[in-house]
Amino acid sequence: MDPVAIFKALGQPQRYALFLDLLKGEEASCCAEVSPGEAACCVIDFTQRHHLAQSTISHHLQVLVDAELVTVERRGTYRVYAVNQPLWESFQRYVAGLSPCADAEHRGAVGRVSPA
Amino acid sequence: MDPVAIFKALGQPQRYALFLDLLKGEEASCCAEVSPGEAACCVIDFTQRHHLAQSTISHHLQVLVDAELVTVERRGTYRVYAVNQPLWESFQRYVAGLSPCADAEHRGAVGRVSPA
DNA sequence: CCAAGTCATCGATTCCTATCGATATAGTAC
DNA sequence: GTACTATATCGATAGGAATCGATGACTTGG
Repeated sequence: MDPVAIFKALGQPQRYALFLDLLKGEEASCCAEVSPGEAACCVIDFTQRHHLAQSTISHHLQVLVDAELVTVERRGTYRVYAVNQPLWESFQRYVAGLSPCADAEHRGAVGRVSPA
Repeated sequence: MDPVAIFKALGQPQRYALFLDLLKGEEASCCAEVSPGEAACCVIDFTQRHHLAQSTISHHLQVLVDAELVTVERRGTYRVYAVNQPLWESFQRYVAGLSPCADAEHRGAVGRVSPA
């Protein structure tokens, strides 16, 4: 996991919107290969929901895939994108662990108030 | 809090290194105005620890300040930079809350396995 | 094999950003 | 006020990135 690559991938409004779209999975995909409860989308879904050219969507998705935030899978003529849950959860834990004292979690508190 | 701005600010290796440097606060500042246990730095500290021009350091710090990740404070002729702990913790909670089901935390679990 | 649909890739353009050196600004000390 | 130090700002440059239209690659269905 490369935190900087993940931060960078999410640090672009359109791309972040794509990621949230994928993460929430609230809208159904146009792709019949995607089951209704599945938080997954194909490229066409994004081009319809976001005002971007298909090539731009493709590009942003590639960046998310390169950061390993998102996975791709072929299903017939579609490509189905979905959030890489394990990596995303790792990242969440990583961010949660970024505290002033690296090992704060072992000691249960911050410990960095004034020494007095 | 603007999550995208925060992601973007941290999505640059040098800037992320500055932020971690500041967050960890393991090295002492050259600035006498900064007390030893304080996780704070002045610009000179960064120029000595990272191989970047002073103007570049200044620029990166400004980006971090603009994202509200970092605070500045004048102390004599120095400017003392420190992590904006409240905002950082908000951000940590925000990331932790970014789950497939927006209200997953209310229900204590994911709930998005196969419906079967 | 051909047609249609989905998507990645290419090439071009425009804008953004990281970086530097040089300069300006603002405190402190004398 | 002058000199010094610390830092922001300016101007320039080079590289990166976002976006688009066009094209090519791949899959499925006739």
